[in-house]
Parts: sequence; C-alpha cells; structure tokens
Amino acid sequence: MADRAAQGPRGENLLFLTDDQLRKAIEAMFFAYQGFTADPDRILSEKGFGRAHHRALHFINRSPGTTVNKLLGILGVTKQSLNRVLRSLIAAGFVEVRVGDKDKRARHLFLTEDGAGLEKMLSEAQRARMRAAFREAGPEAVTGFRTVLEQMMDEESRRMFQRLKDGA
Amino acid sequence: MADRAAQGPRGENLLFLTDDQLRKAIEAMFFAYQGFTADPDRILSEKGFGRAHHRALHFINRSPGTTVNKLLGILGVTKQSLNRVLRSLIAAGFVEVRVGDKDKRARHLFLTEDGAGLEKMLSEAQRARMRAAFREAGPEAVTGFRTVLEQMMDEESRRMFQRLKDGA
DNA sequence: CTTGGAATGTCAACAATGCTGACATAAAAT
DNA sequence: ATTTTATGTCAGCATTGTTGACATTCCAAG
Repeated sequence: MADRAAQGPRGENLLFLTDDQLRKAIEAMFFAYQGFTADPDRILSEKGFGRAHHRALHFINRSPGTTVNKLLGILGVTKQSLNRVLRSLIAAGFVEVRVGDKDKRARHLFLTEDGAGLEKMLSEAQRARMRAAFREAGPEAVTGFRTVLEQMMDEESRRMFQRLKDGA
Repeated sequence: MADRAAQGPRGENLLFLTDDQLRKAIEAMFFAYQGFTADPDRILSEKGFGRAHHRALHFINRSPGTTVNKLLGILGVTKQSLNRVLRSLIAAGFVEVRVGDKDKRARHLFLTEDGAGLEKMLSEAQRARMRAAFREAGPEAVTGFRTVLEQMMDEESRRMFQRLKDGA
C-alpha cells in the first residue's frame, strides 16, 4: 500500500494520500463531530429533546416560513421522521405552523419567541466552540477546512449548501 | 450580511468570525458529515448493520486485541450499547473474542477474515471519498482541515486522537 | 484466607430517531 | 369529473443511544 500521490522531490506538492494519512483524517472527522455536537446535545438532553430537534430549529430559524417539504430536502430524512420531531416542537410551543395561503397542503413553519430563544442558546454554544477552534487554527486553516468540507459533500448536498449560502 | 471580523486592510489576517460565517461553517460540517458516512452506511444497510458496527470494526481493525473497555473510551458510548453491536458482529462471524490470559474479565477483540474483508470494503469506500475531496482541495487545504478538526474536539477526544495517531 | 469493593462485561427495558406502509386532503392534470 | 400527484399525518418496526440490575473476576484490607 505504499503510496502518496507525490510527484515533486520536495514537500510543497505532496498530497498526503497514503491510507494511513486518510485513516487519521477519518478518525479526526469522527472525533471532531463528537465535539461539534456535544454542547447542543447537552443542552437539549436536559429539555428532553435530541439532535434532530436542533437541526429543525436551526433551519426554521434561518428560513422562517419554510415548509415541511423543503426541510425534508435539506435534512435528508423522511417526512415521517421529521414530522415526529416537528410535532414535539409544536407541542412544546417552540414552533408555530401556518397553513399555506395559496397551497393549503403546505405547512409553513416559524419559531415562536421561546423557540427562537432555544435556538439561540443552542447555536451560540455551537458557534462558541467553532469560533474557538477557528481562532486557534488561524484564518488559512479555516479556508482549507471549508474547502475540504465542501468537497466531501454529496453532489446534492453541495447544491443545497450553495443555495443556502447565498440568501434563502 | 457584511461580515468578517476584519482588522487589517488586506485579507491576510482576517478571522472570519461573524455569526454568519460561523453559521455557514456549521452547516458545512453538517452536510459534509452526511457525505462522510454516506458510502459506508449504504454498504452496511444492505447487510443489516449500521454505523455503530462500522465504528467498532474500524477500531478493532486498527488495534487488534483491544478490549471492550478500551473501545468504550474511544467510541464514547455506554458499554451496554457497544455490547449489543459486538454481539451481532460476533454472531455474524465478523469478530472473534478471546478471554484475557491474565485478566479473565477482559474480552479481547479481533476481526475474523470475513470481518477484515468487510472492514476493508467500508474503509475503502470512505477513504476514496476523502481522497477525492483532498485531491480537489489541495494539500494546503488538507493541512488546514486537520488543524481545525483537531481544535474542534473535546479535550478528552483530542488526547485519545493523539494517542491513536502515534501507534496503538 | 476471607471478605468487600472495584472493574469488566451481559441482559433487560426504555427513549430518540432513522425507516416503510397506509391513509387523508388538496392541487393539478386529463 | 375523475384520476394522478403532492403534501402531510399516523402507526409500527429497527438501530442505537440510555439506565438499572446482575454475574464474574480481580485486588486489597483485615
């Protein structure tokens, strides 16, 4: 398995593509994701919610009035799974639903004041960790980080991400 | 959303620390992790296994003879949860257990030939995606990627990761 | 040596969150 | 007007987290 897609004589252009380097990156991704979700998970578990609730709150907050159907596309889960999460958020008074004006099948989702409060608490914890990591790593590392993440996405997710990035 | 926690006149030292930039990074992490797990998940679901089985196979493969207790520390789940996963891997003939020589409480874990085969299939799918992403992003991005990931980990995970990085 | 506590692992039951299937309702197409 | 498509809900199952109760083994105190 001796590899690296190296070419030049000096480091500059090495690609770090040995299986061993890739394994380390895979493990780093695993441990980093644990950290990424740790703070919100802790807050949520105290309130009897889980990670799925956080994701729903996040994307409703960022796109108020979005529909169940649009959320499905973003989250990549089934409508049944999302529905369960939304039901409990609605029951708890964190999310409000309005039936569509033009299309009465569509359910438009909004955060209540409480919902916005919870979302803020969760995002701020997550952002604080991300901000600390970025500060430690430095701006060039941050650029590289985002470039690799984007390349790791599925085609469909990447399109979704791009669309979300610019406006709605 | 004009952002960046800029200070100097030119990019060099920008910190990208606005909430909006952080939100984008958070979403990137979410979508990238979907991609990260997508290929192994697909393979596993055909065989009636899940992501937890992959993690167990990965770390047993990398540290043959490790014990249940050590795996717990690495995976960050309860022993009961891990036990269930191990039981099904053992029943399927992918993992072999040997009672400790000195300490008969300890269960040492090894992959069978089949187990190593499955692990290889899973890792190679995951490595292929990682390799492609790295190739697209370029070596500097890869360095930055790993730096940020490491900073995002919990203290404990980071120690674990460091220990794993250098040998067993 | 015995006894009691700590370490390791197993079994059982519950919760969160994926999934598929069946269905109700509204919109769109024929 | 009837059929088909889109959207969402309800019910039930699988995976994988959790806690609690327990068995076995080791080790340390007496």
